[in-house]
Amino acid sequence: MKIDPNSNADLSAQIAKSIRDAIISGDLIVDQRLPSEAELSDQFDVSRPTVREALKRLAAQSLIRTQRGATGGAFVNKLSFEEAYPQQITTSTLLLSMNAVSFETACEARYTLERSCAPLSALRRTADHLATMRAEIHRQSQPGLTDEAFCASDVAFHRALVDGAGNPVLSYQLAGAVEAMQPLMNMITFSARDRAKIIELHTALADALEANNATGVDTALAGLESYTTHLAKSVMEKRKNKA
Amino acid sequence: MKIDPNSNADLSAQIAKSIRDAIISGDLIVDQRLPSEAELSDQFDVSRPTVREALKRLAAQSLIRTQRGATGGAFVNKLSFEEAYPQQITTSTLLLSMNAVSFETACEARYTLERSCAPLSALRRTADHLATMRAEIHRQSQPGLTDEAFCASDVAFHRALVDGAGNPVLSYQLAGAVEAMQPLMNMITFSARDRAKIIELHTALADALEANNATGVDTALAGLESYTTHLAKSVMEKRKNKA
DNA sequence: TGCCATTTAAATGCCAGACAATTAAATAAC
DNA sequence: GTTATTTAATTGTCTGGCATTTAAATGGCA
Repeated sequence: MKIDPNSNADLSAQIAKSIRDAIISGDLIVDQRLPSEAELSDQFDVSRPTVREALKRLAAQSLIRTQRGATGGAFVNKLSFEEAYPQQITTSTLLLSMNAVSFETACEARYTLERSCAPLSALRRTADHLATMRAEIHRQSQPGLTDEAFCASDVAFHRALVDGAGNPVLSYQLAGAVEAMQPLMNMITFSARDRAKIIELHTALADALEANNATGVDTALAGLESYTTHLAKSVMEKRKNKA
Repeated sequence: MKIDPNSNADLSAQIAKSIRDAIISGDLIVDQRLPSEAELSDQFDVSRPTVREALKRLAAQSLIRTQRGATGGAFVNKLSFEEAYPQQITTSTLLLSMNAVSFETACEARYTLERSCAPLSALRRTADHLATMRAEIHRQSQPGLTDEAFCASDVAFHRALVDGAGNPVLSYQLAGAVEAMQPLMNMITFSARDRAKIIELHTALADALEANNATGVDTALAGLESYTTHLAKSVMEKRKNKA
C-alpha cells in the first residue's frame, strides 16, 4: 500500500483518506483493529509521526478509537447517533455564525423541518415523550429562570417532540437544526409576557400531541414560528433605534 | 495557556478542544492566524508533534487551513456550506450502514424531510431549478443508462427540488438525508418498467412545481415514497425466496 | 529611480530515534 | 490453584534535525 504520486495534499491527509475510504467501502469493518502505527508506517512508507497525524484526523471524525497497552491499537469505531449529534451541532452552529445566515432563514429551516415531524410524532409519541414535554413546560413557567436555562429547556422540549416521531435518522438531522439555533435564540431576551405566550403555545402543542391531533401540533408550531419571528423583528428594531 | 495534565484525554485532544472552543466562542475569528506551531508548543508547554496532531484534528473538521512558507501558518477557516456537504454526507452514510437502520426508516426520514421543502419550493423555485429537473428527467429516460447513473440523476433531481426552497440551511440538512440514501437505493435494481413509473412521478412533480402547486408536489412525493418502499419490499422478498 | 534576480528568514512538512506509560498475557512463586 | 512478577506490545510524548515552500528583504544593474 503506497501513496504519494505527486499529490499536493499532505501525506497524513492522503493516508487518512485511504483508511477512511476503506471504512466507508466496508473494507474495514466495525471494531476491526488497524495495523499498529509501526506497521502502518512500513506499509505506507512514511514515518510514525505522519501516520499518527493521519490517525488523529480519523479520530477527530470519530471514525476510529485508540487503546493503549499490549492488545491496544486503533479500532474502527461504530459511529453512533449519540456520538454524531455533537459534531452535527458544532458544524451547524459554525455554519450559521460564519455565513451570516439571517435569523429568518435559520428559523424557517428549523420550523420547516420540525413541522415535518409533527404528523409522525402525533401518531407515535409515547407517554414518556409527553411527560418530558410537560416537565419542561413546568420548568419554563418557573419565575427566576435565567434566559439561558429557558432556552435550554426550550431545546429539550422540542427534542422530545422530534424524538416522538420514533425515527432516529430524523432525530439526528433535526438535532443540528434545533440546537444550532440556541445561540441565536439566546440573543432574544424573553420578558415575562413573552414567556407566557411561548408556554401557552407549548401547552397547546403538548395537548394536541396527547390527543394524537397532527393538525393541532402543526398549528401550534406555525404559531411558534410566527411569534418567534415577530419577537426577533421587534428586538432588532429596538436595537436599531438605540443605536 | 496550560492544560490539565491529569486528564485522561490525549494532550492533542485537549489542545484541539481548547482551540475549537476559542473558534466557536468567537475568540478566534475567521481568517485569523493562529500562533505558529513553535509558539503553540511554548504556550501549551508540549512538543511540536503534539501541537501538530491537535492541528490535524482541527483540519479534519475543516476548522482550520494551513499554508506553508514565510507568511504561512494555520488560519481559522470559514466553514462554508459547500465544504460541509461532503462531511455531512459521509457521516450520514456511515450512520446508516453501521447502525442497521432499516430501509423503511431511512426512506421515511428522507421523504418526510423532503416533503417539508415542497411548499417553499413550489413558491420560490426559479426557472433554473425547473430546467435542471427537466434535464435530469430526460437523462433518466435514456435507455442504456446504468443503475448508478440513474441513481445519481435521481439525487440531482431531488437536490434541485430542495434547492428550489431557496434556503441554504435546508439544502445543507437535506444533502445528508438524500445523498446518504444513494448506496441503499443502488441496492434496488431498476427494471425498465420501474424506471418508467419513477419518471412518470418525477414529471408530475416537475409539472406541479412549474404550476406553483404545493399540494401537487406533495402528492407526487408521497407517491414516490410509497412506490420506493413497495419496490424495496418486493426486492427483499425476491432475495429471500432465492436464498 | 525602477526593475529583476538573489538571498534570507520564517513557517510548515517530514523523519529518525528514543523514552514513558499502559495494558494484557506469559511466567514464576508460593 | 492462586497470586505476584515479569515481559512484550502498543500508544503517547519528546528532542532534534533536515527538507520544502513562500514572501519579503536585499542587492545588482540599467
